[in-house]
Amino acid sequence: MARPTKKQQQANLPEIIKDAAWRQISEAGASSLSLRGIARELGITAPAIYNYFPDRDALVTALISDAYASFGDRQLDAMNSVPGPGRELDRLRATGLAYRAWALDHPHRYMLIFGNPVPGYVPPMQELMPVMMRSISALTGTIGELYALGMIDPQAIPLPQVENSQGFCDTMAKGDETTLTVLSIAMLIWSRVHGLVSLEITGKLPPYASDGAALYEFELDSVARQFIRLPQNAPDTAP
Amino acid sequence: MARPTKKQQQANLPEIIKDAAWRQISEAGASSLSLRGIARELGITAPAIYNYFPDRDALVTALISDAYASFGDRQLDAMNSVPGPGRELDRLRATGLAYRAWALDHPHRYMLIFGNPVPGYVPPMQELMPVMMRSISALTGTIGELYALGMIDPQAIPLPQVENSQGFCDTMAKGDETTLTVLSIAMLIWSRVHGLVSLEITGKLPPYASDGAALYEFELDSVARQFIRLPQNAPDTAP
DNA sequence: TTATTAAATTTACAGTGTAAATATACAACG
DNA sequence: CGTTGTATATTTACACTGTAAATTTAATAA
Repeated sequence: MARPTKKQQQANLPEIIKDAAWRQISEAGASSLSLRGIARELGITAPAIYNYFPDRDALVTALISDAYASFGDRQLDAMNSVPGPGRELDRLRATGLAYRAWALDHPHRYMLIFGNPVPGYVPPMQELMPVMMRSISALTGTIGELYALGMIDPQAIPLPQVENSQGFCDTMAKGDETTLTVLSIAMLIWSRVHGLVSLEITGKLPPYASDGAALYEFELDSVARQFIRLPQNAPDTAP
Repeated sequence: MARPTKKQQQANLPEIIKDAAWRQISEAGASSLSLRGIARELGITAPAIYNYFPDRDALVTALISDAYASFGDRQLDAMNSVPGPGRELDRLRATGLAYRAWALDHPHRYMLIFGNPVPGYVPPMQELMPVMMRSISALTGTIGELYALGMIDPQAIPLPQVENSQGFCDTMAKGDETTLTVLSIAMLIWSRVHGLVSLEITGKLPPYASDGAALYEFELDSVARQFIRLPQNAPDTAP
């Protein structure tokens, strides 16, 4: 008997498949994701999934895309939770706190995006670029605001070489030095929160096990101290 | 025919197996490491490997242990390359530069240690603890020297809760606040270099592709600026 | 020489992703 | 209504993985 009767033919099967995949990832880790396991859970045979995803990598890419969307939502929510002018610093801190909060809420999604957890899978950057750019737009946007207000400490920040950016910032930073500076600072900040959060999530920061929050907030303060200066209304009057 | 004649019975077969594993990892990535693949390369059947490693995880653990040793060697070499008193800051920077240099030389070993690349494998911390502690001893040692010289900026650094340290610092930091501070700073510094290096190695810092060095040295300077102060010989004379 | 041990073999099993051929339910058209 | 077409599943099959068990042989010790 091929193709059973439409007993309860769930309309949006791709979503159901992804849900099962997430459940499986949450329980057994992202690396032991199995098409057959998903099929088993859904009472379906494995090759049936191939009608919705050409291969396992396509499913993983769809999961990553969704994870980026979820991550980006939280980042933008955090940014929008501190609206209005004059509160740019609080806005930056809110996105910083939201970064760790989302990672702790969804450690497997975090590792799926920013880690290397799926064997032999290389993410198709070109396909993921839009949702990836959106997810960091909260950070780059807020940094951009601070820069426009003259609140970025004018250090000699190394700028990226645009010719090397493999389609990464073709749209957002073509030669514009301001944008490049903003992007550079965002990268430096990102690498710092990523360093701490990824170590915490993978349990490689043992002594702090239950109090990574204190260390993380210390790091956020340190980030602000490094890059931010208070706006100087009359910079020329200084000696 | 079982067990072929001792034609060229390489004495140290475990080492040869590990070499083949490294070669395979370098070519196809750590996630696609295969006992059968190793056996094929060595002209041997797969179960033969079980005489030297009880299972695949044991082989991975051995690889990780060796990687830690190699990493620790480079860290200690860097530390020892700037000997003598009065050069503690240069010593710190040397270990920092050696960190990235080793990671770029052995990206797969780096990801094997500090990443999550092998499906379903969880490292046996207890077994790896000694070689792991040794590998970070260059950093903690130098930080300790700077601390003893009063060159550590006395910030309110969050301390780890020893009761949470799952055997991590049982020997090195039992309640001693000085040691805990040093360990804390080492963790913060580690998370920063790890953040930058892991992003660079996994190609997630696209715009800087060929010039991660500049960004990294900027970060090292920033680290030093945050934690280090020049020694004050007469601190009480200040107003 | 004989017995023992160590190291490799063959065989087998359960699991994986995926390609190919096949069968059926459903929708549209004559 | 009957026929056809297509989407969606199934079954079957293949190559691959790690690993357990039994077996066979080379090297060593008694």
